[in-house]
Amino acid sequence: MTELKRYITSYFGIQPTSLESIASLFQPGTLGKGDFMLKTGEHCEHLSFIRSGLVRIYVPTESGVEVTQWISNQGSFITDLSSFIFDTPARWTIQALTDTELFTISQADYRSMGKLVPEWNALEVRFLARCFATMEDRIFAHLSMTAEERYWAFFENNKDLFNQVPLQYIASMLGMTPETFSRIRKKATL
Amino acid sequence: MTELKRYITSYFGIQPTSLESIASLFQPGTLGKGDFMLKTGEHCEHLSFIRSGLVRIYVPTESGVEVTQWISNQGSFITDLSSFIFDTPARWTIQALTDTELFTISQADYRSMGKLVPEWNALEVRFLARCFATMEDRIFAHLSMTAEERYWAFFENNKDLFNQVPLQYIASMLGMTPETFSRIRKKATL
DNA sequence: ATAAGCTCTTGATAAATATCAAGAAATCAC
DNA sequence: GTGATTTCTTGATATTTATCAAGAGCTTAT
Repeated sequence: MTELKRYITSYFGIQPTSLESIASLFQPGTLGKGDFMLKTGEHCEHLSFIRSGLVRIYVPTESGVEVTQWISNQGSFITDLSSFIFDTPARWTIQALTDTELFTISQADYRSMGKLVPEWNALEVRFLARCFATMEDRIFAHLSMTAEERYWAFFENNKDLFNQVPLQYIASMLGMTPETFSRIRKKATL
Repeated sequence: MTELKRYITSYFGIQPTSLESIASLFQPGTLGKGDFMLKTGEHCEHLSFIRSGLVRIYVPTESGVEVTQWISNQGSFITDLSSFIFDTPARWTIQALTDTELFTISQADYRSMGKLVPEWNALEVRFLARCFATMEDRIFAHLSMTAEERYWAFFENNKDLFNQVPLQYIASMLGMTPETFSRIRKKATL
Protein backbone atom coordinates (compact mmCIF):
# COMPACT_ATOMS: atom_id res chain seq x y z
CA MET A 1 0.00 0.00 0.00
CA THR A 2 2.95 2.29 0.44
CA GLU A 3 3.22 2.09 -3.31
CA LEU A 4 -0.30 3.47 -3.74
CA LYS A 5 0.46 6.34 -1.41
CA ARG A 6 3.50 7.19 -3.47
CA TYR A 7 1.33 7.21 -6.57
CA ILE A 8 -1.38 9.35 -4.99
CA THR A 9 1.20 11.77 -3.70
CA SER A 10 2.84 12.12 -7.08
CA TYR A 11 -0.49 12.31 -8.88
CA PHE A 12 -1.81 15.16 -6.77
CA GLY A 13 1.53 16.80 -6.31
CA ILE A 14 1.26 17.26 -2.57
CA GLN A 15 1.90 15.20 0.54
CA PRO A 16 -0.97 15.30 3.01
CA THR A 17 -0.20 13.41 6.18
CA SER A 18 -3.69 11.91 6.09
CA LEU A 19 -2.87 10.13 2.88
CA GLU A 20 -2.76 6.99 5.00
CA SER A 21 -6.52 6.92 5.49
CA ILE A 22 -7.19 7.69 1.83
CA ALA A 23 -4.94 4.88 0.67
CA SER A 24 -6.59 2.38 3.00
CA LEU A 25 -9.90 2.81 1.11
CA PHE A 26 -8.42 1.44 -2.12
CA GLN A 27 -8.44 -2.31 -2.68
CA PRO A 28 -5.85 -3.99 -4.87
CA GLY A 29 -7.16 -6.10 -7.75
CA THR A 30 -6.43 -7.36 -11.24
CA LEU A 31 -8.04 -7.62 -14.66
CA GLY A 32 -7.07 -10.12 -17.34
CA LYS A 33 -6.58 -8.99 -20.91
CA GLY A 34 -10.01 -8.45 -22.45
CA ASP A 35 -11.82 -8.30 -19.12
CA PHE A 36 -14.47 -5.66 -18.71
CA MET A 37 -14.39 -3.25 -15.82
CA LEU A 38 -17.67 -1.67 -16.92
CA LYS A 39 -20.21 -2.06 -19.70
CA THR A 40 -22.35 0.64 -21.26
CA GLY A 41 -25.65 0.88 -19.40
CA GLU A 42 -24.39 -0.48 -16.10
CA HIS A 43 -23.87 1.76 -13.09
CA CYS A 44 -20.22 2.61 -12.60
CA GLU A 45 -19.61 1.80 -8.97
CA HIS A 46 -15.84 2.05 -8.92
CA LEU A 47 -12.97 4.39 -9.52
CA SER A 48 -9.67 2.69 -10.16
CA PHE A 49 -6.06 3.68 -10.22
CA ILE A 50 -4.01 1.76 -12.76
CA ARG A 51 -0.87 0.31 -11.20
CA SER A 52 0.13 -1.45 -14.40
CA GLY A 53 -1.50 -2.25 -17.71
CA LEU A 54 -3.57 -0.51 -20.34
CA VAL A 55 -7.28 0.14 -20.33
CA ARG A 56 -9.54 1.38 -23.10
CA ILE A 57 -12.71 3.43 -22.70
CA TYR A 58 -15.05 3.16 -25.65
CA VAL A 59 -18.64 2.87 -26.71
CA PRO A 60 -20.12 0.39 -29.18
CA THR A 61 -22.43 2.48 -31.40
CA GLU A 62 -25.61 1.41 -33.17
CA SER A 63 -23.81 1.24 -36.52
CA GLY A 64 -21.44 -1.37 -35.12
CA VAL A 65 -18.49 0.99 -35.15
CA GLU A 66 -16.71 1.40 -31.84
CA VAL A 67 -15.79 4.90 -30.73
CA THR A 68 -12.73 4.92 -28.52
CA GLN A 69 -12.88 7.78 -26.07
CA TRP A 70 -9.63 7.30 -24.24
CA ILE A 71 -6.82 4.89 -23.43
CA SER A 72 -5.46 5.02 -19.90
CA ASN A 73 -2.11 3.66 -18.85
CA GLN A 74 -0.37 3.11 -15.58
CA GLY A 75 -0.32 5.97 -13.15
CA SER A 76 -3.75 7.30 -14.06
CA PHE A 77 -7.27 6.95 -12.74
CA ILE A 78 -10.06 5.36 -14.68
CA THR A 79 -13.84 5.41 -14.34
CA ASP A 80 -16.95 6.61 -16.13
CA LEU A 81 -16.92 9.88 -14.25
CA SER A 82 -20.52 10.90 -14.91
CA SER A 83 -21.86 7.52 -13.96
CA PHE A 84 -19.62 7.32 -10.91
CA ILE A 85 -20.50 10.78 -9.58
CA PHE A 86 -24.18 10.96 -10.53
CA ASP A 87 -24.90 7.24 -10.32
CA THR A 88 -26.46 7.25 -13.78
CA PRO A 89 -26.19 4.45 -16.39
CA ALA A 90 -22.71 4.36 -17.86
CA ARG A 91 -22.20 5.73 -21.33
CA TRP A 92 -18.84 4.00 -21.69
CA THR A 93 -17.51 0.49 -21.77
CA ILE A 94 -14.19 0.00 -20.03
CA GLN A 95 -12.01 -2.94 -21.01
CA ALA A 96 -8.49 -4.05 -20.17
CA LEU A 97 -6.21 -4.11 -23.23
CA THR A 98 -3.58 -6.03 -21.28
CA ASP A 99 -3.38 -7.78 -17.94
CA THR A 100 -3.88 -4.96 -15.50
CA GLU A 101 -3.24 -4.28 -11.81
CA LEU A 102 -5.56 -1.82 -10.14
CA PHE A 103 -6.28 -0.10 -6.86
CA THR A 104 -10.03 0.36 -6.65
CA ILE A 105 -12.36 2.42 -4.48
CA SER A 106 -16.14 2.07 -4.26
CA GLN A 107 -18.61 4.93 -4.69
CA ALA A 108 -19.53 4.83 -1.02
CA ASP A 109 -15.92 4.92 0.18
CA TYR A 110 -15.11 7.61 -2.33
CA ARG A 111 -17.89 9.78 -0.97
CA SER A 112 -16.63 9.29 2.55
CA MET A 113 -13.18 10.60 1.72
CA GLY A 114 -14.08 14.25 2.25
CA LYS A 115 -15.32 13.57 5.77
CA LEU A 116 -12.40 11.30 6.57
CA VAL A 117 -9.72 13.56 5.15
CA PRO A 118 -10.56 17.26 4.95
CA GLU A 119 -7.69 17.91 2.53
CA TRP A 120 -9.39 15.65 0.05
CA ASN A 121 -12.01 18.23 -0.84
CA ALA A 122 -9.40 20.57 -2.28
CA LEU A 123 -7.59 17.68 -3.97
CA GLU A 124 -10.78 16.42 -5.54
CA VAL A 125 -11.58 19.83 -7.02
CA ARG A 126 -8.17 19.92 -8.61
CA PHE A 127 -8.55 16.36 -9.81
CA LEU A 128 -11.87 17.12 -11.51
CA ALA A 129 -10.67 20.43 -12.89
CA ARG A 130 -7.74 18.59 -14.44
CA CYS A 131 -10.10 16.10 -16.07
CA PHE A 132 -12.08 19.03 -17.40
CA ALA A 133 -9.00 20.80 -18.72
CA THR A 134 -7.92 17.67 -20.58
CA MET A 135 -11.30 17.53 -22.32
CA GLU A 136 -11.12 21.24 -23.05
CA ASP A 137 -7.78 20.69 -24.77
CA ARG A 138 -9.25 17.93 -26.87
CA ILE A 139 -12.20 20.08 -27.91
CA PHE A 140 -9.82 22.83 -28.87
CA ALA A 141 -7.84 20.35 -30.97
CA HIS A 142 -11.00 19.44 -32.87
CA LEU A 143 -12.02 23.05 -33.37
CA SER A 144 -8.68 24.28 -34.62
CA MET A 145 -6.55 21.41 -35.94
CA THR A 146 -6.56 19.00 -38.88
CA ALA A 147 -6.38 15.24 -38.41
CA GLU A 148 -2.68 15.37 -39.15
CA GLU A 149 -2.05 18.10 -36.59
CA ARG A 150 -3.98 16.17 -33.97
CA TYR A 151 -1.93 13.10 -34.76
CA TRP A 152 1.37 14.86 -34.18
CA ALA A 153 0.25 16.72 -31.10
CA PHE A 154 -0.88 13.47 -29.54
CA PHE A 155 2.15 11.53 -30.72
CA GLU A 156 4.46 14.08 -29.17
CA ASN A 157 3.00 13.46 -25.72
CA ASN A 158 2.25 9.75 -25.98
CA LYS A 159 4.99 8.15 -28.05
CA ASP A 160 5.06 5.09 -25.81
CA LEU A 161 1.41 4.26 -26.49
CA PHE A 162 2.00 3.72 -30.22
CA ASN A 163 3.71 0.37 -29.85
CA GLN A 164 1.50 -0.87 -27.05
CA VAL A 165 -2.04 -0.70 -28.37
CA PRO A 166 -3.80 -1.36 -31.70
CA LEU A 167 -3.42 1.84 -33.69
CA GLN A 168 -7.03 1.80 -34.80
CA TYR A 169 -7.98 2.67 -31.22
CA ILE A 170 -5.73 5.71 -31.24
CA ALA A 171 -7.15 6.69 -34.62
CA SER A 172 -10.69 6.55 -33.29
CA MET A 173 -9.76 8.49 -30.19
CA LEU A 174 -8.27 11.22 -32.36
CA GLY A 175 -11.37 11.32 -34.55
CA MET A 176 -10.13 9.78 -37.79
CA THR A 177 -10.37 6.48 -39.65
CA PRO A 178 -7.61 3.85 -39.42
CA GLU A 179 -6.84 4.50 -43.10
CA THR A 180 -6.29 8.20 -42.59
CA PHE A 181 -4.19 7.41 -39.55
CA SER A 182 -2.08 4.99 -41.54
CA ARG A 183 -1.51 7.50 -44.33
CA ILE A 184 -0.39 10.17 -41.91
CA ARG A 185 2.16 7.73 -40.51
CA LYS A 186 3.34 6.81 -43.96
CA LYS A 187 4.05 10.44 -44.83
CA ALA A 188 6.30 10.61 -41.79
CA THR A 189 8.59 7.80 -42.95
CA LEU A 190 9.03 8.95 -46.55
CA MET B 1 -30.08 38.50 -3.56
CA THR B 2 -33.05 36.25 -3.07
CA GLU B 3 -33.02 35.95 -6.84
CA LEU B 4 -29.49 34.59 -6.83
CA LYS B 5 -30.42 32.01 -4.24
CA ARG B 6 -33.29 30.89 -6.39
CA TYR B 7 -30.88 30.50 -9.30
CA ILE B 8 -28.31 28.61 -7.26
CA THR B 9 -30.97 26.33 -5.88
CA SER B 10 -32.35 25.54 -9.30
CA TYR B 11 -28.89 25.16 -10.79
CA PHE B 12 -27.77 22.61 -8.25
CA GLY B 13 -31.14 21.00 -7.87
CA ILE B 14 -31.16 21.00 -4.09
CA GLN B 15 -32.03 23.43 -1.33
CA PRO B 16 -29.32 23.69 1.32
CA THR B 17 -30.34 25.94 4.17
CA SER B 18 -26.88 27.48 4.21
CA LEU B 19 -27.44 28.83 0.73
CA GLU B 20 -27.70 32.21 2.43
CA SER B 21 -24.00 32.39 3.19
CA ILE B 22 -23.04 31.17 -0.28
CA ALA B 23 -25.19 33.79 -1.95
CA SER B 24 -23.74 36.57 0.16
CA LEU B 25 -20.30 35.95 -1.40
CA PHE B 26 -21.52 36.86 -4.88
CA GLN B 27 -21.44 40.53 -5.91
CA PRO B 28 -23.87 41.88 -8.50
CA GLY B 29 -22.34 43.62 -11.51
CA THR B 30 -22.81 44.41 -15.18
CA LEU B 31 -20.92 44.24 -18.47
CA GLY B 32 -21.70 46.38 -21.50
CA LYS B 33 -21.90 44.78 -24.93
CA GLY B 34 -18.38 44.10 -26.11
CA ASP B 35 -16.82 44.40 -22.65
CA PHE B 36 -14.21 41.84 -21.71
CA MET B 37 -14.52 39.81 -18.56
CA LEU B 38 -11.15 38.16 -19.18
CA LYS B 39 -8.41 38.22 -21.79
CA THR B 40 -6.16 35.35 -22.81
CA GLY B 41 -3.00 35.37 -20.70
CA GLU B 42 -4.50 37.16 -17.70
CA HIS B 43 -5.28 35.30 -14.49
CA CYS B 44 -8.94 34.48 -14.19
CA GLU B 45 -9.83 35.74 -10.75
CA HIS B 46 -13.60 35.48 -10.95
CA LEU B 47 -16.40 33.05 -11.47
CA SER B 48 -19.67 34.62 -12.57
CA PHE B 49 -23.24 33.58 -12.78
CA ILE B 50 -25.09 35.15 -15.70
CA ARG B 51 -28.34 36.75 -14.58
CA SER B 52 -29.10 38.06 -18.05
CA GLY B 53 -27.21 38.45 -21.30
CA LEU B 54 -24.94 36.41 -23.53
CA VAL B 55 -21.24 35.82 -23.14
CA ARG B 56 -18.76 34.28 -25.55
CA ILE B 57 -15.62 32.32 -24.65
CA TYR B 58 -13.06 32.26 -27.41
CA VAL B 59 -9.39 32.44 -28.21
CA PRO B 60 -7.73 34.60 -30.84
CA THR B 61 -5.26 32.27 -32.61
CA GLU B 62 -1.94 33.14 -34.23
CA SER B 63 -3.45 32.87 -37.70
CA GLY B 64 -5.93 35.61 -36.87
CA VAL B 65 -8.87 33.23 -36.82
CA GLU B 66 -10.92 33.23 -33.63
CA VAL B 67 -11.92 29.89 -32.16
CA THR B 68 -15.16 30.11 -30.21
CA GLN B 69 -15.20 27.58 -27.41
CA TRP B 70 -18.59 28.28 -25.90
CA ILE B 71 -21.46 30.72 -25.64
CA SER B 72 -23.08 31.03 -22.24
CA ASN B 73 -26.50 32.46 -21.63
CA GLN B 74 -28.50 33.40 -18.59
CA GLY B 75 -28.74 30.88 -15.83
CA SER B 76 -25.24 29.49 -16.31
CA PHE B 77 -21.84 30.04 -14.75
CA ILE B 78 -18.92 31.40 -16.66
CA THR B 79 -15.17 31.45 -16.04
CA ASP B 80 -11.92 30.05 -17.41
CA LEU B 81 -12.12 27.04 -15.14
CA SER B 82 -8.47 25.97 -15.39
CA SER B 83 -7.21 29.45 -14.78
CA PHE B 84 -9.67 30.01 -11.96
CA ILE B 85 -8.91 26.76 -10.14
CA PHE B 86 -5.16 26.49 -10.77
CA ASP B 87 -4.47 30.22 -10.97
CA THR B 88 -2.64 29.80 -14.26
CA PRO B 89 -2.69 32.23 -17.21
CA ALA B 90 -6.04 32.10 -18.97
CA ARG B 91 -6.29 30.31 -22.26
CA TRP B 92 -9.62 31.94 -23.10
CA THR B 93 -10.93 35.40 -23.72
CA ILE B 94 -14.39 36.07 -22.33
CA GLN B 95 -16.47 38.83 -23.83
CA ALA B 96 -20.06 40.01 -23.42
CA LEU B 97 -22.09 39.66 -26.62
CA THR B 98 -24.88 41.77 -25.14
CA ASP B 99 -25.33 43.94 -22.09
CA THR B 100 -25.01 41.46 -19.28
CA GLU B 101 -25.93 41.25 -15.60
CA LEU B 102 -23.75 39.05 -13.44
CA PHE B 103 -23.29 37.78 -9.93
CA THR B 104 -19.57 37.38 -9.37
CA ILE B 105 -17.41 35.64 -6.79
CA SER B 106 -13.65 36.04 -6.33
CA GLN B 107 -11.16 33.17 -6.19
CA ALA B 108 -10.54 33.75 -2.49
CA ASP B 109 -14.22 33.79 -1.57
CA TYR B 110 -14.84 30.78 -3.77
CA ARG B 111 -12.17 28.84 -1.94
CA SER B 112 -13.69 29.77 1.38
CA MET B 113 -17.07 28.33 0.48
CA GLY B 114 -16.21 24.79 1.51
CA LYS B 115 -15.25 25.94 5.01
CA LEU B 116 -18.23 28.25 5.27
CA VAL B 117 -20.78 25.79 3.95
CA PRO B 118 -19.95 22.11 4.28
CA GLU B 119 -22.64 21.15 1.75
CA TRP B 120 -20.74 23.08 -0.86
CA ASN B 121 -18.06 20.42 -1.22
CA ALA B 122 -20.55 17.91 -2.55
CA LEU B 123 -22.22 20.54 -4.73
CA GLU B 124 -18.92 21.62 -6.19
CA VAL B 125 -18.02 18.06 -7.16
CA ARG B 126 -21.32 17.74 -8.98
CA PHE B 127 -20.81 21.13 -10.60
CA LEU B 128 -17.38 20.17 -11.91
CA ALA B 129 -18.48 16.71 -12.97
CA ARG B 130 -21.27 18.33 -14.95
CA CYS B 131 -18.78 20.61 -16.70
CA PHE B 132 -16.71 17.53 -17.49
CA ALA B 133 -19.71 15.60 -18.80
CA THR B 134 -20.61 18.45 -21.13
CA MET B 135 -17.11 18.38 -22.60
CA GLU B 136 -17.25 14.61 -22.88
CA ASP B 137 -20.44 14.92 -24.91
CA ARG B 138 -18.79 17.40 -27.22
CA ILE B 139 -15.78 15.15 -27.74
CA PHE B 140 -18.09 12.28 -28.54
CA ALA B 141 -19.87 14.48 -31.08
CA HIS B 142 -16.56 15.16 -32.82
CA LEU B 143 -15.52 11.51 -32.77
CA SER B 144 -18.74 10.13 -34.14
CA MET B 145 -20.74 12.79 -35.99
CA THR B 146 -20.48 14.79 -39.18
CA ALA B 147 -20.70 18.58 -39.20
CA GLU B 148 -24.32 18.32 -40.22
CA GLU B 149 -25.15 15.93 -37.41
CA ARG B 150 -23.42 18.19 -34.90
CA TYR B 151 -25.42 21.11 -36.22
CA TRP B 152 -28.75 19.40 -35.68
CA ALA B 153 -27.87 17.95 -32.31
CA PHE B 154 -26.87 21.38 -31.09
CA PHE B 155 -29.81 23.11 -32.72
CA GLU B 156 -32.23 20.75 -31.05
CA ASN B 157 -31.05 21.81 -27.60
CA ASN B 158 -30.27 25.46 -28.27
CA LYS B 159 -32.84 26.77 -30.73
CA ASP B 160 -33.11 30.10 -28.92
CA LEU B 161 -29.43 30.87 -29.40
CA PHE B 162 -29.72 30.92 -33.20
CA ASN B 163 -31.47 34.27 -33.38
CA GLN B 164 -29.49 35.89 -30.61
CA VAL B 165 -25.84 35.61 -31.60
CA PRO B 166 -23.84 35.87 -34.84
CA LEU B 167 -24.06 32.45 -36.44
CA GLN B 168 -20.36 32.39 -37.26
CA TYR B 169 -19.70 31.97 -33.53
CA ILE B 170 -21.93 28.93 -33.35
CA ALA B 171 -20.25 27.55 -36.46
CA SER B 172 -16.82 27.89 -34.88
CA MET B 173 -17.99 26.35 -31.64
CA LEU B 174 -19.30 23.35 -33.59
CA GLY B 175 -16.04 23.02 -35.48
CA MET B 176 -17.02 24.12 -38.97
CA THR B 177 -16.63 27.18 -41.19
CA PRO B 178 -19.40 29.78 -41.53
CA GLU B 179 -19.86 28.67 -45.15
CA THR B 180 -20.46 25.05 -44.22
CA PHE B 181 -22.79 26.19 -41.48
CA SER B 182 -24.74 28.32 -43.92
CA ARG B 183 -25.06 25.47 -46.42
CA ILE B 184 -26.39 23.10 -43.78
CA ARG B 185 -29.02 25.67 -42.90
CA LYS B 186 -29.93 26.13 -46.55
CA LYS B 187 -30.56 22.42 -46.99
CA ALA B 188 -33.04 22.60 -44.13
CA THR B 189 -35.23 25.19 -45.83
CA LEU B 190 -35.37 23.57 -49.26
C1' DA C 1 -31.52 58.71 -45.04
C1' DT C 2 -27.02 57.30 -46.18
C1' DA C 3 -22.73 55.34 -45.88
C1' DA C 4 -19.83 52.02 -43.57
C1' DG C 5 -19.35 47.85 -41.39
C1' DC C 6 -20.56 43.61 -40.29
C1' DT C 7 -22.78 39.16 -41.34
C1' DC C 8 -24.61 35.80 -44.13
C1' DT C 9 -25.03 33.47 -48.53
C1' DT C 10 -23.67 31.52 -52.86
C1' DG C 11 -20.73 29.61 -56.46
C1' DA C 12 -16.51 27.60 -58.12
C1' DT C 13 -12.82 25.03 -56.82
C1' DA C 14 -9.41 22.66 -53.95
C1' DA C 15 -8.11 19.99 -50.14
C1' DA C 16 -9.02 16.79 -46.53
C1' DT C 17 -11.04 12.79 -45.11
C1' DA C 18 -14.06 8.69 -45.57
C1' DT C 19 -15.38 4.56 -47.86
C1' DC C 20 -14.74 0.27 -50.12
C1' DA C 21 -11.93 -3.45 -51.41
C1' DA C 22 -7.98 -6.16 -51.43
C1' DG C 23 -3.72 -7.74 -49.96
C1' DA C 24 0.38 -7.73 -46.64
C1' DA C 25 2.02 -8.04 -42.12
C1' DA C 26 1.69 -9.17 -37.57
C1' DT C 27 -0.24 -11.83 -33.76
C1' DC C 28 -2.55 -15.63 -31.61
C1' DA C 29 -4.06 -20.39 -30.75
C1' DC C 30 -3.18 -24.91 -30.95
C1' DG D 1 5.66 -24.09 -36.56
C1' DT D 2 1.28 -23.59 -39.10
C1' DG D 3 -3.09 -21.99 -39.94
C1' DA D 4 -6.48 -18.67 -38.50
C1' DT D 5 -7.41 -14.03 -36.96
C1' DT D 6 -6.65 -9.65 -36.41
C1' DT D 7 -4.40 -5.43 -37.66
C1' DC D 8 -2.30 -2.47 -40.81
C1' DT D 9 -1.47 -0.67 -45.41
C1' DT D 10 -2.44 0.71 -50.02
C1' DG D 11 -5.07 2.11 -54.07
C1' DA D 12 -9.14 3.86 -56.31
C1' DT D 13 -12.91 6.62 -55.67
C1' DA D 14 -16.60 9.30 -53.38
C1' DT D 15 -17.95 12.51 -50.02
C1' DT D 16 -17.35 16.05 -46.92
C1' DT D 17 -15.53 20.21 -45.73
C1' DA D 18 -12.49 24.24 -46.46
C1' DT D 19 -10.95 28.05 -49.17
C1' DC D 20 -11.39 31.98 -52.02
C1' DA D 21 -14.06 35.50 -53.97
C1' DA D 22 -17.99 38.16 -54.68
C1' DG D 23 -22.28 39.93 -53.72
C1' DA D 24 -26.61 40.49 -50.87
C1' DG D 25 -28.75 41.61 -46.66
C1' DC D 26 -28.64 43.74 -42.07
C1' DT D 27 -27.13 47.02 -38.43
C1' DT D 28 -25.24 50.93 -36.73
C1' DA D 29 -23.65 55.53 -36.42
C1' DT D 30 -23.94 59.89 -37.98
